[in-house]
Amino acid sequence: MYRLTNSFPYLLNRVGVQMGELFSRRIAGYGVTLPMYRVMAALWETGDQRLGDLASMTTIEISTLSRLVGEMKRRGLVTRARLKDNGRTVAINLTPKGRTLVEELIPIAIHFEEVAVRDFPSKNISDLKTVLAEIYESLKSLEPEIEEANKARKAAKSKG
Amino acid sequence: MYRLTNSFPYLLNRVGVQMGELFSRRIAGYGVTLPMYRVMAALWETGDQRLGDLASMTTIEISTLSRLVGEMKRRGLVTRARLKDNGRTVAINLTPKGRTLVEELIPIAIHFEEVAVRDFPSKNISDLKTVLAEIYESLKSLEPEIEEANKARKAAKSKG
DNA sequence: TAACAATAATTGTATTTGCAAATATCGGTC
DNA sequence: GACCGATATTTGCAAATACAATTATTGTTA
Repeated sequence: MYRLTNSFPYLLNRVGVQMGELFSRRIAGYGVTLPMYRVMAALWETGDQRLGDLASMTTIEISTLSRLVGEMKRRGLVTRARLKDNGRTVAINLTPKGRTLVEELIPIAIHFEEVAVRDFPSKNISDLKTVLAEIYESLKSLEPEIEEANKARKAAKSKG
Repeated sequence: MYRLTNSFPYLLNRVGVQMGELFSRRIAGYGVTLPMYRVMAALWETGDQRLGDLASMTTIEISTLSRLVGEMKRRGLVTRARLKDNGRTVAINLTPKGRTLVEELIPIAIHFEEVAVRDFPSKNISDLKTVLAEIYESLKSLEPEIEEANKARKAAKSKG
């Protein structure tokens, strides 16, 4: 018998939402939101990113990210500039202020992660991470059937 | 060296967002959103819920859920009625229409889950689910230190 | 039983989000 | 080198979301 509360997406989402919510509250005093932290941490790991790359790295929708980066620029946390050799794209980077801030926040993130997983052997956790990364990859195989199913449904509907 | 892209919350969130996005697209043709599906699946598993319980079961913020349930009632998917013996609380249930619909959607959800995890031995997956459930529990221990940290920060600030 | 605190849900309002359309630039081709 | 499709980002706009304040009911106690 199917139970939502034993399904993988449910268990996943619940932990994700809760961790996000707790971390948000923890860093609120620094004047940054969770999406801002994600952007800064992504840039700290791999700077000089284009908007699209940053979007796929953070799984933030691109128009949302465009506005978010605008706000972060306004606050002096990041820079954004059109490239000279390719005017379509922008280069996004941390400012010194942004770097200082994210380097304050990363230890907090590390602590959160440690607390969350401290009851499990580190082997299990690294396995878990591997599984999560591979599941993400295997989701790609669902894409084509989504379009097909929608097409089939549409056709059936117009037929009656 | 810390890397966002190897952190547990990142890997988790990325899979969660992506699964949600794909499933949303898959069920869009049925005229329901992902949050609506979650509510219906939760009610299918455990009907006759109060709003607050439904909120914690689905990890949807309560005011958001209040409006969502209103919309679902309007669409004839759920019922919502004040209790006779306790007028503060409401009882939320699936209508026959809602039940029929969610029973169409659940097989799709099951299929998605199967595809996502089919490269892994089922033992690993059930371990993974256990770990996710336990991590969720252990997050509770972070609550008190969040308040403390914020209080400490505030105090330090007002002092100079 | 009147007064007040606690609980449950809803609503006001401002912010965030995402789709679709618009804008800007590049790369190729005739 | 003008034109056209492809790529990258931004913006218009409507819907979704969350926090705070409000409403409604219940439980407690003096």
